[in-house]
Amino acid sequence: MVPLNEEQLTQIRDERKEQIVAAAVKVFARRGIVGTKMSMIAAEAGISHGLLYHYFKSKEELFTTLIEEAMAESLRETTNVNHLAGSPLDKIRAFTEAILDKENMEYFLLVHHARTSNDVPEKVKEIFSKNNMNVYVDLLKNIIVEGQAKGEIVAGDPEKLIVSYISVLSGIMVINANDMEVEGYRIPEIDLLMRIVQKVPE
Amino acid sequence: MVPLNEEQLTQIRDERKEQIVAAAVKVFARRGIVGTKMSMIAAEAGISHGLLYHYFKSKEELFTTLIEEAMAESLRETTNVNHLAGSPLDKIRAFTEAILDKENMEYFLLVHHARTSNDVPEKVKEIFSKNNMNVYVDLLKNIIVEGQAKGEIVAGDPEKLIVSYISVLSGIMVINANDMEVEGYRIPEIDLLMRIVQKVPE
Amino acid sequence: MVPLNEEQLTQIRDERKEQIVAAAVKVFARRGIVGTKMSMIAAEAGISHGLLYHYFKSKEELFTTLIEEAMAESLRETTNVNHLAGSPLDKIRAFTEAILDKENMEYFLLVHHARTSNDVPEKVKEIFSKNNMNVYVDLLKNIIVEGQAKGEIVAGDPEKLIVSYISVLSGIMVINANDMEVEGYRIPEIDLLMRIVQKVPE
Amino acid sequence: MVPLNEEQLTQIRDERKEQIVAAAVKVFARRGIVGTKMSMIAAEAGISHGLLYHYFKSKEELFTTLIEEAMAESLRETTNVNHLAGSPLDKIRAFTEAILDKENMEYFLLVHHARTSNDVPEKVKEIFSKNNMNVYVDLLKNIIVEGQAKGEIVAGDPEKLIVSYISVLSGIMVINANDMEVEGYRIPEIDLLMRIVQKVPE
DNA sequence: CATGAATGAGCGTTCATTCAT
DNA sequence: CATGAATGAACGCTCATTCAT
Repeated sequence: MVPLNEEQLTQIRDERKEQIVAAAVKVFARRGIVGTKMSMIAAEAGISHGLLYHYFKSKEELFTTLIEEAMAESLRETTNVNHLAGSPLDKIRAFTEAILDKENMEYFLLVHHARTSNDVPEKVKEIFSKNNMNVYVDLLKNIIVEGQAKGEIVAGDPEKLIVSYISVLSGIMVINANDMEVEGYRIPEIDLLMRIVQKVPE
Repeated sequence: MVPLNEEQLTQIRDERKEQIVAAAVKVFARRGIVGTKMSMIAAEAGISHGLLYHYFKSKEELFTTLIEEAMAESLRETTNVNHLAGSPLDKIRAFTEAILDKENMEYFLLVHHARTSNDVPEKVKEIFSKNNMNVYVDLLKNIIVEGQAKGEIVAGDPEKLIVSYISVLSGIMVINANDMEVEGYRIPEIDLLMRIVQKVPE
Repeated sequence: MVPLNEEQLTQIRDERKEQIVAAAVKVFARRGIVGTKMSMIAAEAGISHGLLYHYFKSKEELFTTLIEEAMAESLRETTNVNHLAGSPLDKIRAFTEAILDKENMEYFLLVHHARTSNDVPEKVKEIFSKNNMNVYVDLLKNIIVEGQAKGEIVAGDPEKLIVSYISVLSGIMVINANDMEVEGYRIPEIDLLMRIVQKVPE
Repeated sequence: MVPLNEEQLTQIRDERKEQIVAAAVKVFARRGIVGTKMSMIAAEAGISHGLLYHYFKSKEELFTTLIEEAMAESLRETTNVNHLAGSPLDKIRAFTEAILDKENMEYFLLVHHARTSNDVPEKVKEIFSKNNMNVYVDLLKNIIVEGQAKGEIVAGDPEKLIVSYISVLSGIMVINANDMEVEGYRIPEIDLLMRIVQKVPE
């Protein structure tokens, strides 16, 4: 006979919001911004479409939230690489493994759609124009330079090398990110990719 | 006002159709299936949207036509590689160069959308389920095997190697295929990519 | 935490109900039936929107209640005029003053919306079809007739005169009942309006 | 076998647009901005709702167009009064007659809704903030002043008098503007209203 | 062959109403 | 009695498709 207390409400809200976000990531990743209908997200989350609007005031806001979270998470992960133990090459390998984790696919597709689509919310465009690849380059440059000094990593402009490598990894993720049973592309083995940066001892 | 004869009409039809196809490729590549409006294609082709329906029965049919043409063209190009002169490594390099040609980006995006989207026409799904990567693998396997025999190309399962390499190249193309104004990914230099397959002389 | 007794509960109910009615009048008057959202009333009353439904079964019922109260009140006021002291013209003046009171604006707007809107509850339509202007006419006719006999009020069909005068006053109220910040209409001075009914001594 | 020529198209477009505007005025006047559904306008105009959007890009734009036309028309009519022949009092009477014309009711309701509703398009708010009553006052002031000089019109601040009179007339129109068969308000006879401004010879 | 007016299915979003707590 | 999470009908608007000219 008494309304739910603040704590319970907060818990319900957090759960629902998480539930929606998870559903939205899944659907947006697979179908893109335009291809995703709010009803699909609602269905995926197992709620009514009306309820979506209690938690996110629009499709735009929902997508923007997702991107913000994704960007933050990716930054966090990249930052982690620097704190790993081991040689520069070990770090690159760890970074590669972390990126190529299948768990990350939805994230990559999300960002790919956000970068690619013309129907992206204005706010997301801003995020990308401010928060470009440079952040990652800066985070990883030291590793490359150090690796080059040690003779573990091929010579050449470190920034070019990083961007190229990230491009390869991102491409791999995006290209493989669908569960089509159809025989298609494949995620290359890490050793194979590492050859791009790894210096071969003469 | 003499009525056009059969031949002239056919010519007009063919020209128009080509015009529409070119416009459609451009728009579909950039905006995906759902993101592309028939009116955009009409505008890009410089014709009325009504006219589109004289040449293509529906958006689905138009997209399907595009994919069929693209698949055929890609097969044609891949076949060409085998007829090139030079060492296996030279052929791989030529193949790489041919693929990374910016001219091909629209094609890669098109195929990416076709593979990725859930809103793809049934017929396109069939095309992909029949016409999978194996064709390319078969076309390029000989080159790899020969290269391995010559010690130019790294050891290992040739098919895995091919699929991985094509995945890398395709990923690169898809990931780079948008507005280059924004600082972002980059197409790696060919030498850098070739390291994936190239055997380093000991 | 002793449970409230019957009497206290009734009191709470009555207070709440009054609180809601006051809020509803305010919002409905300013925004009309369709323009008023239940959430606005709840916010204005400082309660949750869920609670509204403990006191009023629906938006329709709430609005209907408001109209019923307003009609009763207006009848009460009009009746009062007859009991005033003074000449017929004094009574008309008092009536005019009472009506043009700014306090009454919400009432007039409410009735205006109820009369005007097509989305009005069926029950309200009934109220208007039964309880029409005749009641007021009957209440005021004597005053007019008496005034005409005394030469204070212009000659002519008393009923026509009353309805016309009430129309003018009502129109004035409705037209002036919004944001006065904007330079716009104005409530005329009473003397000016009285000229409509007042006979000028020759 | 040939597309319609420019002239025919223009004619169709003009007819349709007129048809829509007429329907929209009717519905908006009767039901207000929020109460009017685009489907109602479409039904009233006898077209599909989709077609509305070929001619007006939104409900807002449609409403704004209506208001702009109404304001222009009202200004035109008011201006006309000054060019009439006759005494100042004749002019006022002509003005009164013109306003009280039943044809104008929809216009008055439209403006009333535009002035009253909180959901009015921003552009309409601007129109009202710029184009306030002063225009009309200025147009009619001379008539009043002249009439006062001639002893035809009561003494007093001419502007107050005009605004009051316009308020009365507008109120009358708004209050009477529904075809409810229910006995209700009535449009007063003109002589009765004219007494507000008319000076009685002593 | 070519045009654009016209239609209607479908999507994003709002809001009255219900109900578990 | 009181709260706010949850639902779904309904509305504004878009766009693929049709068809008269």
